[in-house]
Amino acid sequence: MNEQVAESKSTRERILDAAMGLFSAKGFHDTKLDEIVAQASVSKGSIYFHFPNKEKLFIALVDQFADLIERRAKEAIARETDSIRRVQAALEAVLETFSKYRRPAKLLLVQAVGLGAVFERKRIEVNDRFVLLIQTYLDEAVADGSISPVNTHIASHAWMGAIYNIVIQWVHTGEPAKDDIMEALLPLLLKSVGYRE
Amino acid sequence: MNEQVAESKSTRERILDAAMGLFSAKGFHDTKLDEIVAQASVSKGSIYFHFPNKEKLFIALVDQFADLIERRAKEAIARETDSIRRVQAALEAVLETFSKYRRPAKLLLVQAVGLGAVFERKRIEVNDRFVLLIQTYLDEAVADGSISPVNTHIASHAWMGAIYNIVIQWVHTGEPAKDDIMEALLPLLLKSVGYRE
DNA sequence: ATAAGCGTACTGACCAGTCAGTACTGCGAG
DNA sequence: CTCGCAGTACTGACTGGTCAGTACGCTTAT
Repeated sequence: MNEQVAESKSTRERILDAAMGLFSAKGFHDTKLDEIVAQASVSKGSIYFHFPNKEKLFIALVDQFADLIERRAKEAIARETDSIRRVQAALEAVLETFSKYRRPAKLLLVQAVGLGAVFERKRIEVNDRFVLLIQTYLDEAVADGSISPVNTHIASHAWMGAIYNIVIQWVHTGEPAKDDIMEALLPLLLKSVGYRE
Repeated sequence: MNEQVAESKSTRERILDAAMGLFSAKGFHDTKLDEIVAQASVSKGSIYFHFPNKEKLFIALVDQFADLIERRAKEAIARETDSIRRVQAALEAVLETFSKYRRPAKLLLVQAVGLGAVFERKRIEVNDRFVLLIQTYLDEAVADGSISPVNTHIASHAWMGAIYNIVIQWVHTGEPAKDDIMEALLPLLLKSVGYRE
């Protein structure tokens, strides 16, 4: 059994929490390891005990959140059977998760961009995971005739971009409110592939 | 009059060219000033004569390209009178310009993100300029009834995001081809606001 | 002369990563 | 039971390479 019963979080978690807060607010380069040390109340050596280097610590946070979103999307899809409703459910789940976790959203969509080749690959990998998920069910919807035949590859990339940009905007300003996003963005995306409700 | 008649480009331009090549390929932090020095065949002192620091050099490139895109979009709009055709023309112009200038596109859409507060503001400012441009003519189109009444604020942000993500994808992989983008993306965006051609 | 334009050698702050050492826990042998 | 040993988690002072920015000097044109 795992110990530290009434204790606070494990060292590893405290590091991840502090790193999430700082990375998402100030970005990778502007966050110094010593700041994470101070924020997490751990020692520098401790960070290097749990993570091989600063880069991998950052990537661990990205992966953690990307996994969460994908899980939520797949759960939502599993609850539906109709192809177009699956697409809709996946979109809702993704938006829901982004809006529920503002800091991780900023980390993934803003701070993980433009950091050089290694991070680039990771960012593209994550993006492609979501795009492929959407495209699969868009293709299904085209096949069963619920939407018009469109270039689903471009459509799914466009959708993710649309979602990203709205969420980025929201992450920065708090506007538009989550409900407005849902109400306006979902119909917009569905209409873009010729779906009439 | 400016000299160096049959000579190659001015020092300032050589610096900007080299910086564009390196920044767009490797990002801000991974590009060393000494690399720009070597690439441009100028001296470090020369760079600091023309630009106050590395940051401002980068920003100069961003501004230069953002200005170009906005100019092209406004020219395209001026050529049309019908509101929906203006929107369409602006979109085409933006896509056209991105696809014509691949390196600047990567600089603006990838490398200028996640660099901390100063760059963040610049990136948002540029994004908002385009969004506002689109929104103005979307509002016009709604007003004269050529498209259905939608949340044009969210629509224009979504559009820019869609364009960004497709262009980013293209910048990295070269796919999809420019023509495919035009053919698939433009109708998709127009359909999203309820426009029937 | 004098200043704009450019070159070169240098500086020093910064910070990711290291490493020798501490504290504590569990375990098998005598 | 207890002593030696080993493994795990953690500490924090220190280092060394890196690189943006600077000092200063030499040209050439006016």
